Amino acid sequence: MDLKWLNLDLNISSLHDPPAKPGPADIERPDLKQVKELEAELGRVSDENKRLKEMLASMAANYSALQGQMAELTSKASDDDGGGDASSSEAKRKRLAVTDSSTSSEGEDSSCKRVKEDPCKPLLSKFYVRTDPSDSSLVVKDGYQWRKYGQKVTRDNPCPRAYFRCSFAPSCPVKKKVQRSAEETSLFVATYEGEHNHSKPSQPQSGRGASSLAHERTLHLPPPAAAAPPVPSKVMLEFSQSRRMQKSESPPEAELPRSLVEQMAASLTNDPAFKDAVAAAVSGRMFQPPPPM
DNA sequence: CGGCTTTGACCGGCGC
DNA sequence: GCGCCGGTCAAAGCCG
Repeated sequence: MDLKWLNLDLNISSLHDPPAKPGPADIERPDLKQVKELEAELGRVSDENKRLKEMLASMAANYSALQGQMAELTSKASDDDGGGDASSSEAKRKRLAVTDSSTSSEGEDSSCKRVKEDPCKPLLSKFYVRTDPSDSSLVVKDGYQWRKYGQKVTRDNPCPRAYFRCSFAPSCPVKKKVQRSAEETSLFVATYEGEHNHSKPSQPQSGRGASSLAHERTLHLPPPAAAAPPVPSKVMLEFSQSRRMQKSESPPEAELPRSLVEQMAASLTNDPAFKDAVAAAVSGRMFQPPPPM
């Protein structure tokens, strides 16, 4: 898992700040003082690392607990589903939409109407892609060739949703839906359906049919692994990162982004590979010289 | 000229 | 049965 793209500033910014002004004196008698400073730094970073590990562990524990509660609730709901509270159709829709983002992992979702489709339903995965809010195109570059076959304005989002098919291989069953997030206009929500039955085109398309490529610069997403959609955690991280960066500039928008971020964090903690990667990135960062500023 | 995007029409599923 | 809604089709026009 390549996390190079990720600006992993997990509160270890102290690494980047030189502890004292690099005056000429420091340069001339570096050894003992430098060693002590480095040792102190190392201690601080070790503490930080420990704290981060604990955070990850508790996040994972919380997630497991929540998952248990969720399973309990859904099994209860399936019991009384036949009768009363049908809530609103809107709420139902939203509930269905939530299941989209967690694709295959739920087996206990038997109360859901999607169940009927599930057995033959191709894999669904949802990604958040940061882009320029002023960009009106709905192009998400992920290394594959897509052909747009439709666009629609949906009820819950004033921004149009674009429908794409993989045009690299005519028999490729993969479809993609791209829609700007209603809450965060700088975000695209890309939903991939199915899996590519071919490898990723080695060269981005050029020449004819490349008219849409002009828009693809807006994407800030690393290319996905061959024959697979982008790794969700990358995009989701980028999403949460974008939230963090905007915090200082704009008033906090409380409702959905926060829940989204929580949902994303929860799904991340479910991924042991991600935990390893974060741990590796954090510890690796400690022993690297700070990047030039 | 061939492949692309655009966009209105059409279709099927679902809730009331 | 009707209306709403999301997804798809297909004709027309655009572009390299």
